Amino acid sequence: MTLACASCPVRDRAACSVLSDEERGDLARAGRTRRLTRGETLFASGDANHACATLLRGALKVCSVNEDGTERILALVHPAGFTGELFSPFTSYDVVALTDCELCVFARSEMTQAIDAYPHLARALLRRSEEELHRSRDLLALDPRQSARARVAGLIRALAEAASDSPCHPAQEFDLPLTRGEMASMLGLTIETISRNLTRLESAGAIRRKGARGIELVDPARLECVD
Amino acid sequence: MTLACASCPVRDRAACSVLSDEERGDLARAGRTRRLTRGETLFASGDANHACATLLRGALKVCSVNEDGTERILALVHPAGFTGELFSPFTSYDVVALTDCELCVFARSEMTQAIDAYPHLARALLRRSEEELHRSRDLLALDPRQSARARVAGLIRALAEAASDSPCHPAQEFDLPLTRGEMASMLGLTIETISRNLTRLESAGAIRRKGARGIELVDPARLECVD
DNA sequence: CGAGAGTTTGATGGTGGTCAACCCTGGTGG
DNA sequence: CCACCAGGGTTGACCACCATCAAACTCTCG
Repeated sequence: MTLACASCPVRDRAACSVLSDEERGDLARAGRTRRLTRGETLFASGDANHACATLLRGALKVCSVNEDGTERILALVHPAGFTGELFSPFTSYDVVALTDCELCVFARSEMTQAIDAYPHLARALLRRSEEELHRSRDLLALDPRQSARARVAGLIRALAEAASDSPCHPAQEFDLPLTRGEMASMLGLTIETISRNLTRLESAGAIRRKGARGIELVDPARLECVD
Repeated sequence: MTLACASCPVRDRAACSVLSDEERGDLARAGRTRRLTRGETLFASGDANHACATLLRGALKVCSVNEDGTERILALVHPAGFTGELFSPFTSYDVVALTDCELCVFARSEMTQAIDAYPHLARALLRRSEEELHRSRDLLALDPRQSARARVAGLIRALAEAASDSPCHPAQEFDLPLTRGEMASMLGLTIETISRNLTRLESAGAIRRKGARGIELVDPARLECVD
């Protein structure tokens, strides 16, 4: 299916928003939309790297699988986010749909050509890459020496911000895009520890749980300064 | 001091190596070399962000300081590496010299202009940024659920590779650029745990210590598969 | 209604943090 | 020349925290 930029939900936030309408049209002819259902794999680690994509709706996880078979989530991709490696010949990570997703997929060669043709696109991607690096480092800064409680609180905050439409204020009530196991995999903890600490945060009055996925921020300040 | 690209030790590995001689000359007129001694700060978190730099000699650490005052090292910069954020108005991290260093410093505005003027420079920086992201994710993948021993071993391997001139083979004997405290801060462990695990790796026959800083890889295979 | 996945809660043990003592090296000054 | 000191490193004893194992509970979907 060809792209319909006119009706694109992220047309003014995605990397391609820096392009003029004609330029965007050229790029659009090279891309295809694709839908994924929860659990489907977009890129598999080790495969030849032909493609990259902008996410329109849904959420993706970027993860690596250790020798011992345990998965570690390295990053999440939210709508308007870009995923894919432009330079390495093989993909390094698995990229999997956390929810049903809709994306714009481009062949890598087309994207690299577009970069050369449109310098502002290169600049936009560089900016995104820098932001991505930033997020990845923030995740690193969620130090294992901190208590598990503090790290779970930090993740809740990050997810609340990602769930919100406005970039600076967190959503006050939202659904976790991740299972307990996936949260555990992001923080390097176990499912049980995640679960216990969510109940502790709830009984401390910081959050309220609505079923397994729903979260309401009751006292965001208490999320900031735990232990 | 103005740049002397002709005698630059990283002239064919740094980001600017993609430029022609004339282009490089233009950029060089905008840059200055700078020397740092061990412990000196290049960028301080929170400062206005005016500059970026390519490292010629030495090693830098990129780190954030938690509320509680503990420092977490997020990345290392080795010769030919690039450091600095091109897009955010304030610097997010501290960048500090681990050893005496020599760098090429550019004003951020000059670098962003150069990016627009030379698309292949943008591309080179994008590539670097992607690699940086990769390294940062590799550090994330050094999962806290892994044993401390495995993580120390992983760090030794990474440092051995960084210490080597050839990109793929690790140096067989090298000096750690980091103190025990700094290693602890990279892995989210304590000084004592680092120390204990180095002695364990030594008595297991994987490495040999030469003074506090020297490391010889005796049996690299044993570094790969610990626990 | 039953099956299965995901989640919560409990009991127990190991790993690594904490605190403390000691060692080693290099530098300074009497 | 030696005494002293400071910073970094090593080693030991103890204990909290989180992983592990296990069991019950709650959904959703067939």
